[in-house]
Amino acid sequence: MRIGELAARTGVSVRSLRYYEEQGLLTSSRSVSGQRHYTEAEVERVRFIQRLYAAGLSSRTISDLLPCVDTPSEGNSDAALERMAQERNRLSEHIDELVRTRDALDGLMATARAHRESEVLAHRVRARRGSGEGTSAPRVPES
Amino acid sequence: MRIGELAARTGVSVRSLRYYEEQGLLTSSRSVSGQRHYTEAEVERVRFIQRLYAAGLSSRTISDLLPCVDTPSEGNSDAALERMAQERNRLSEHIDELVRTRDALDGLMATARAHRESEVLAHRVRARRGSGEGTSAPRVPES
DNA sequence: CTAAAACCTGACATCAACGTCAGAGGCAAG
DNA sequence: CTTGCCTCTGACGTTGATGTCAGGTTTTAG
Repeated sequence: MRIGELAARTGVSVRSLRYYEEQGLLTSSRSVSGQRHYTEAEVERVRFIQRLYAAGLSSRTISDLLPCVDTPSEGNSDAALERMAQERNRLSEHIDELVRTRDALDGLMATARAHRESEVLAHRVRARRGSGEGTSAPRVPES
Repeated sequence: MRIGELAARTGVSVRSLRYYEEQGLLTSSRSVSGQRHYTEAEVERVRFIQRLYAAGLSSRTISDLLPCVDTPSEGNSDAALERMAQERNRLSEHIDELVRTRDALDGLMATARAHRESEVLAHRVRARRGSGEGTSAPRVPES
């Protein structure tokens, strides 16, 4: 397939695909007229690249690791394996931090809800003193 | 405290602190001569801002949410609560994606290790045919 | 054949979160 | 008062991934 189709199928812009090639993350066979052609395998590869980007890896780091993906031979696998382990740990730490931040957000939301509830109750008290019920349980969805 | 101390205690550069104020994420009382002064509370606030940044939120988004942190009143809490829930979900999806990426990295590492092991075994076979044992089980640590 | 659509290279633009520098003023200690 | 350190504003530089545009070639549809 040509670059437009790859872009459409991966959701990545044509510009980015060319940039990936420029950075050595992606290769293409060229037709005689110089147009890039890709195989099905490149679809998955581009998606993986995107996920590594989303994981916070730089293109430099990705290009360090991707050869290891292509040809898991002994030449690269020794040094690159350590590099991968290192990046994996960074990623793991990052995940932990994000989870803690999510927990903090949950805490804030709970506080905000509590404030809202208390105000709603105050309104109701002002409206009619001592209402029996009529309001369904204040469903506070969990994590 | 003045800005230098806040920077030292949070590990954030002086430049960044001024930038935060410029973006409306942080406020300071000014001395007559115009110097910024902060209280202890700002230390925690800066750390929280950092974590939101690390969670991938933009300064714009953070400034949308932080008022809700400051004054959890009904004025902001209604719209901002939805915003927070939305960001929380984005964060959650992001975390899931990172976990999947980490799993993918684990898979790659396992593959690389397998290749290395097989080569090591090949070497040993070439060295002496039919060794009984002596190699402990090829420990492939799990996620 | 011809026009539209897709592609090429190369270059400059953008955006966010900073770094860095210049020039000027504030503040405590000697 | 001077020396040294901290702070101020304002402006320009940086980096990485990408947008965008120009000017030209190739492919495709009619």
